[in-house]
Amino acid sequence: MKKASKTAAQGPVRRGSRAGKVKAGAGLPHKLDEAIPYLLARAGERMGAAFTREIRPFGLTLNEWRVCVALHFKAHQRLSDLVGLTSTDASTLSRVLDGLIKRGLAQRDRSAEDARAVALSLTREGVALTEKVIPIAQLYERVALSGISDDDAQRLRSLLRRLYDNVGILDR
Amino acid sequence: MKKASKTAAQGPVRRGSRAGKVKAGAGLPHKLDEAIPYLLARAGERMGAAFTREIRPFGLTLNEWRVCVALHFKAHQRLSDLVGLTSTDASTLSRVLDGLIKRGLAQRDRSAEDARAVALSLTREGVALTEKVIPIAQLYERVALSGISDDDAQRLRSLLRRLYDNVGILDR
DNA sequence: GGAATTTATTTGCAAATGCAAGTAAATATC
DNA sequence: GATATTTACTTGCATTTGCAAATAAATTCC
Repeated sequence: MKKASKTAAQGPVRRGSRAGKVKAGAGLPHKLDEAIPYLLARAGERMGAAFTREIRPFGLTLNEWRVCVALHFKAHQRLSDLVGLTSTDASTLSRVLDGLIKRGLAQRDRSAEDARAVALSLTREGVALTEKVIPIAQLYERVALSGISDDDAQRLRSLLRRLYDNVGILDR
Repeated sequence: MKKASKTAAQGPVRRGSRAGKVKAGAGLPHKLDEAIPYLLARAGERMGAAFTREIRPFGLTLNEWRVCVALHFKAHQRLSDLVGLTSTDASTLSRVLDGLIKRGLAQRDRSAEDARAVALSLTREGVALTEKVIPIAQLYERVALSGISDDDAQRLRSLLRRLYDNVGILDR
């Protein structure tokens, strides 16, 4: 159940499979700086790196922060929920939780319904820390979006969701 | 020159600064799944993870691949060029290059103009491997973009560049 | 033109990461 | 209703990563 499906990738690339607006070369053999995965990784990495520096004074790594916001947004989530939310490996998140728990910011309770699962939440201190950082994240996002209209921001959100969903087909 | 400017982050968040269609809370205190950094990281991580699996059979990691395409796109680049291109730490890229060179896929020459710098390029084998993988990357991108019109893809590119530029202000 | 600063890259080191394998509980199968 | 399979998470281990410091060459500034 690990390496799954798509080793047949090399094969002849089905061209023009979808009708209509896909033009000639289907837009693919473009330059490096036209490649969406490249642009996405680059933007994501820069945002991540910059924000990591922002939250460093609070003693949080990026993944720790991601877990904190996720649990602040909704408590009693399972580890697998966080995996789905962040697309980060379960073992990594498990250890991120170890760290947060050791510092008293989060807690791991056994799930009532499913004894295999854990119910993750922030402690009072975790909530406090998270709420201290949230305004920074908001300001940070505002800076990232400066000069982008609300309409475009909305379009961007929906395109990112779409990419996420599309790639999900390959994801495992 | 490291922790830079914006520690004044917490201050009162200017509300409704832009006129018109901005509704109530200036769009910021939104739900987690509305946050661009979150959506971006999630999409990027999933794309990265999925593509990593695609290229694993070729013995390449994601960063190795990124270096390969970048050098295939343009040879004799410096390490700092690649840093700018990928937003990845120089020390990481330096070691990625170590690996590629050890396997005979890339080479490091001293730059003619600047004795501090290196001139990085792919070897013949590096080019061959890269060209073997490119179609997979193209197919992969096509899958990621399925159902997205060419216009929207173009919009997405420009928005991602904009985010990149905006965050660049904070980047160091 | 030599000292001080900046730029380009590499290396030490500790932390973070992912894959694979292990444990344990739930569900499916016969 | 016991066995097999799947699901949820954790741990072992080797690799990757990034920050900080080191090296080395260029540039700036007296």
